[in-house]
Order: sequence, then structure tokens, then C-alpha cells
Amino acid sequence: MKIAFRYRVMLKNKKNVDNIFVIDYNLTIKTNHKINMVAIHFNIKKQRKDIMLKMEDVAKLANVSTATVSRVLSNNKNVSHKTREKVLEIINQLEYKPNKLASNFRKKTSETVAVILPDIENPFFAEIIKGCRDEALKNGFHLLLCDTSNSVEQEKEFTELVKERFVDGIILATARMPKGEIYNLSQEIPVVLACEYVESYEIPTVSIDNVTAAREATEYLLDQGHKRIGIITGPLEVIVSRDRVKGYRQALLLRDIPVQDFFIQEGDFSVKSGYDIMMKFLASEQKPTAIFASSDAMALGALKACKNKGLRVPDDISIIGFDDIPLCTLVEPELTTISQPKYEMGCQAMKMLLNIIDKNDLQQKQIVLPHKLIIRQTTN
Amino acid sequence: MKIAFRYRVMLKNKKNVDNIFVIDYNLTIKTNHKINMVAIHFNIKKQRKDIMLKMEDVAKLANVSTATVSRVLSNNKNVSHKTREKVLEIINQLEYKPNKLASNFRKKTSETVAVILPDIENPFFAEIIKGCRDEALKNGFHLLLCDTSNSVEQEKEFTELVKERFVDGIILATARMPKGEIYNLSQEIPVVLACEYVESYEIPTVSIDNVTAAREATEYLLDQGHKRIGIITGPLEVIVSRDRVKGYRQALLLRDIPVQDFFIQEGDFSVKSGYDIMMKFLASEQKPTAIFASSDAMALGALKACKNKGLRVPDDISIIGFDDIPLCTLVEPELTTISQPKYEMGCQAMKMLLNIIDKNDLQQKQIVLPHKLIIRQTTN
DNA sequence: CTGAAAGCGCTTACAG
DNA sequence: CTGAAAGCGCTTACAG
Repeated sequence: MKIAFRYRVMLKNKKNVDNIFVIDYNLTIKTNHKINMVAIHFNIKKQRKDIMLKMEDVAKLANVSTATVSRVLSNNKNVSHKTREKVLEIINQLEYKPNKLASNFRKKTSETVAVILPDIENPFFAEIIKGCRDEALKNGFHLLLCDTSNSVEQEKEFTELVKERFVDGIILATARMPKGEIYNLSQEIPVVLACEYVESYEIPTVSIDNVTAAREATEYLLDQGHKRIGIITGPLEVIVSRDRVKGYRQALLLRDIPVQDFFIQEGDFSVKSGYDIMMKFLASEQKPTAIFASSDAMALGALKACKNKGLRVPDDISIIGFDDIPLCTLVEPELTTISQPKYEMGCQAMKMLLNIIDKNDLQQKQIVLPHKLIIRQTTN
Repeated sequence: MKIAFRYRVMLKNKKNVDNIFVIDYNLTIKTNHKINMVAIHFNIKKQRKDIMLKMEDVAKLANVSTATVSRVLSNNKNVSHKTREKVLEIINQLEYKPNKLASNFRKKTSETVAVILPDIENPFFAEIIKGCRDEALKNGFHLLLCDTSNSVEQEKEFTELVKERFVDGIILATARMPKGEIYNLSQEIPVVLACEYVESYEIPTVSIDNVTAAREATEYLLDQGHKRIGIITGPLEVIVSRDRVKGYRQALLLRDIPVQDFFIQEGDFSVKSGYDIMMKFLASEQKPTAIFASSDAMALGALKACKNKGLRVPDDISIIGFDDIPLCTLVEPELTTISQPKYEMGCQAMKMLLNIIDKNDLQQKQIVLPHKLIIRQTTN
């Protein structure tokens, strides 16, 4: 039995850059025994930061200056084809990787973008993150994820933290801090709002038309013959919540149906708040026959409450949600909802942000993506 | 009507550090009109990176050297109380923030920890992330989130990317790359495995006892009188999946029930795979009367399949899941499952990692946290 | 197209 | 307890 393999060893002195040895070994093991399994175990030493290869080493071996190596690495055109090839050859041989800490420091950039969002556990944001991430990675940027747990204080703190880190830009998927502060932030550092937006200031934004979407949802319920429609809103300090209430009101007004205050109840986007509010609705004299919830999570809470009270959905009561999270098709009956192009929103927001970072002119500062009513089984 | 407010302006020349002016203004506006709303709009200029305050500026104003300022900032004890106070005073006045890019470069650290996970959309990992994050932030570390989308290639790529960035450590919540590579990685850079583990190498790990947990789940079904129990496994290249099968086998063997190959079907942790496999089970002659799914997602898929086929759960068939994600209580009937201390696992993993980074000795290299069988409504 | 040299803003070993 | 000075590993304006 014979086993052969090759390995490469690199030796480098701490100070003397003229001493880089690249040694390739061929190792052959012969034995008379049969070997069924071979565990080859190299005890690789901790990568010693003090003897890592530097640009200087590459430069010496390639007989050029570090300036040239740097130019090759940054795809600067001012390098002759021949020189570039030579340098690249050495870089490959040594498996040299430039020190990002140094270059970022030098260039005053971190090649990192922060995404600040209210709740990472919410699958709605998971999709947004994926969009952001794919677009960022494609352009060599990393993502710093900041989950504010719905707290304005956390939101402010993160914007500070993140500035100290020299992140190159921020995507705000939550915007609960005062409008003025968000505006100021956007003057200091590239900022794009995703999902949310800020009134009266021109901050780059990607979102859907929440008013129209909510109006359509409500109109659909009206079309089904419902007259007593309750709305479970998101927290009213966030603007998309208010927009959805606005759309709800518009729909009713257009049909000359009076808006009843009792039918407008404020939740907080959580399952529990949907459940609690639904219970309240069900306990009242004038029960609504249909519910429009401002998030799928709340709709699911409401659905649960109905079931617990022995009501059949949609026969006794119709429910419509908002967001179209994957869960919608897992519950019974499947949830009718308004779908937002989540992944696309993430992509677009990141594209916009990278454009701002690159100081390109934006053709459009406000992008409104299309939503869609998805009729499933909780409405009739 | 009269409005008064104060604001502070800081002026600094690019080169001449002796020229820092801090000016406080008091501004008063008087008017005879009634003012209901006042929008005060300062056009704050983009924070110019080239004139940002530096340590040198602080040092000059405090009449000390930058070395001393640096010592104050890093809580080095070799500074007299008086000097420290003086420096701190100036730092506060100027609202000076040290340049993290510079100090990280100098110290060869990034104060960042990477968390590599298979799927950010899975609420199971969201909880783990929260644990990691809280623990990291508490210690001044940032989190770089890397979602591999269940791809081994992505996993490898991220470990490379992340090394280039000088992250101080890595938490692997997925471990599908070859054992040897993971081991090598752990020799180069601090690594802690969360959820998964690697056989035969001593890599710091936080997990539950998957074998025992799976055995208990199966035993519970056996206790309910089930004899034909199917298992929907996770991908068998991941070790926790194999462990759960092992526990399942143990339970059957202990009761002298023969293990049938057909009853062991491999899924991929997704809802869809649970659905598909359940359909396959239901189409067979010898239907199982109970299902143990290796993840809640797959259990939910299976539940859905049963409903679609008109079967009642748990009367016709029992289902038990794994993980205890929030969704469990949202579906009907609520899902019986094995609960993992997700948040705690994240915390512990991060604590361990930070200990390794600080070069503290670990009392324990393998932490096994307790799991718990949670009986709800899908089993009887 | 290329190189010598300055400099980014800190930290730290050394000397006092 | 404090400071002068070197140096971390790059990039870039400048000169040729």
C-alpha cells in the first residue's frame, strides 16, 4: 500500500523580508499493512498575525514597489500588462491576501453597510435582509445587522455605534426616531429607508404604496358584502400604520359607510396584540364581520382568537392580513393578505444606497414597488 | 411669542490643530404672530472625514501627549486621577470619538464576531442570533451575520471572507464543511460551534443532547401506544440529524420494536420536505400512526399534508416536532415538540467565544444544555 | 507606466 | 505616572 501527497510550507522571518521560502514537499508513505482509513493530521499553528505576508513581501519578490502592487490589487489601469501579470503571479504563489484593516483605515471606509431593523425574528424582515445581503455581497460590502427590538432608544444607539465604525451607509428598515434626527443622519452619512418613509423630507426611500394597498384590501372586503369591517392597526407612531388606516378610511368613505372609531384598534404588529384586539372585538355588541389586520402576525393572532371562540373563518368572520409571510399558507384556513415584494425591496434599497455611496446621481429618490392582493381562504 | 434655544458650533482647521473653536450660541426669536408649529431646520453638512477631531487635538487642548489620551480611553491604570479627569473633560467638551478604524488597524482586531448560519429565515436561528448579539454587544463586539442558504460552498467562502476581515472569532451555527477543515479553521481563529458539533475533534461547542432528546420524543409516542412510528430526518450529512435518528432507533430497540427502513425518510428541514414525505407515508400500505419530525418546519409540513388528506391530527395520526419555534402555538392543533434553549445557546456560545478571544482558559469545552418535551395538541 | 515617500490616527515599548 | 517616537500595512499625490 502506498500513499502519496504534496504539501506546501511557507516560511517567513519577522523582520527580514528577503527571507520568504516557499517549499513544496512530496511525501510518500509505504507500508505492508492494509490501510482502510487514514487520518492525516497537520497541526496547523495559529495564524500568527505578526508574521503575516505583507504587500512589501510581494513587492520585493516581484521587483516592483508596493505602490505598483497596490495598483494591481485595486485594478488601477496605470499598470502595464506585463507588470500586472508578474505581480499577480507572485500574489497567487504566496496566496497573499491584503490586510483589509489597513486598507480600510487608509481609505477611511469599512466596506460595510448597516441594516437597522425592528425585529429579526419577523420573517418579513428576513426576506428584506436577504435582498440587501445579496446585493451588498455582489459589490464587496459586508452587512452589519442591528435589531432594535422595536425600541427607539436602540435605534438611536445603533445609528451612533455604526457611525463610529465608519460604516459606509445605513439602511433603515425601521424609522421611529424623530423625523429631524433621521434627516440629519441622512445628511451625515448615506441613508436609505426601506419599508418606512419620512414625511416632508426628501430621504431616499423604497416602499410600497401603503394607502392604496390598504384601500384595496378594504374594498375587497366591501365587495364581498361586508359592512362592519374592523381594522387592527400597527403602532400609530409609525407612518406606514397611519397610511394603512388612511387607506381603510378612504375605502369606507368612497362607499358612504361611516367610519366607526371603535372599529379602529391599535396593535403593535405582534401576534399577541392581534389576538387581544380580536377578543375585544368579539366581546362587543356590534361585532365586525370582517377584519383587516395591518400585519400577518396580527391577522394570525386574530385568527387564533376566532378559533378559540368557536367561530368559523371565513364563514362567521373574514380576515385579511398584510405582508404575505411564508406562514400564511401554513395555517388553516390559509390567510388572505396583501403581498409586499420583500426581497425586491431589500435589493432596491441596497442598490440605491450603494449608488449614493459611490456618489452617483440617483435617477429616482423614491421608489414605490407594486403590492398585490392575494386571496386565499380566510375571506368570503 | 418668544422662542429661545442654544446650539453649539465646532470649528476646526484641516491642518492647524491649535485652531479648535467651540462656540455656544443663544438664539432668541421674538414675534407678534402666534406660532403653532415651528420647524427649525439646520442644514448640517456632511461630516467631513478630513477634518474630524483626532486624538492629537484632544491632547493639545489637555496639555498632554496622545499616549496619555490613549491610555485614558483604554482605561489604562497608569494615569493619575487628575490627568484622567482633565482629559475626560476635554473629550466630553469636544464630543471626541476615537477613530475605530485606526485603533482596530493598530491593534489588529476588528471587534467583530461573525455568526455563520444556514438560514436566517428560520425563526430557530433568529433566537440564537439574539442570544449571540446581546452577549456580544454587552462586550463591545459587533456581529457580522452570514447566511449560507444551506450551501457548503457559501459556508467555506464566508469563513475565508471573514478571516480576511480580521474578525476576532466565528460562531458556526452550521457545520457542513469537512470536519478537518473546521478543525483547521478552529486552529487559526477562535471558533465555537452552536447547535452542531464535530466528532472526534475537540472544538468548543454548545448544543443539546440530541440523541437523548430524540429518544425521549420517540419514547413518548411509544408510551401513547404507537407502534408504527415514522421519522422525518434532517439532511443526514449533518450530524444532529444523524443523532436524532440514533435516538429514535434506541427508543425502538429498547422496546423490542423492529426498526423499519421505510419509516426513516430523509428531509431537509424545510416545510416542503415535511409535506412531501408525509404524502409518501400516507400513500403507503402500512401507514405510520405517529410521526417524529426532526424540525418543527417539517412537522408543520407533515401536519399540512395530513389535513389535505382529510386526516385528523392527533386522532388519526400523531405528530411531534423539534425546536419549539413560535409558530408551534399558531397552528391548529398546536404542535407537540422538543424545545431547545435557543436564546441561551446563543448566549453561551458567544460567552465561550469571547473567553477564547480573551485567551481565558475554558472550564468546559463542550456545553450541553437541557432540552424539554413540550406536549401540546398534535399527539395522543 | 513606475517609484520614493509621506501619511492615515491610533497604540505601545521604551526611557525617564 | 508621562512623553517622544516608532510603527501598524496600506494608498496616493507627486515627480519623473
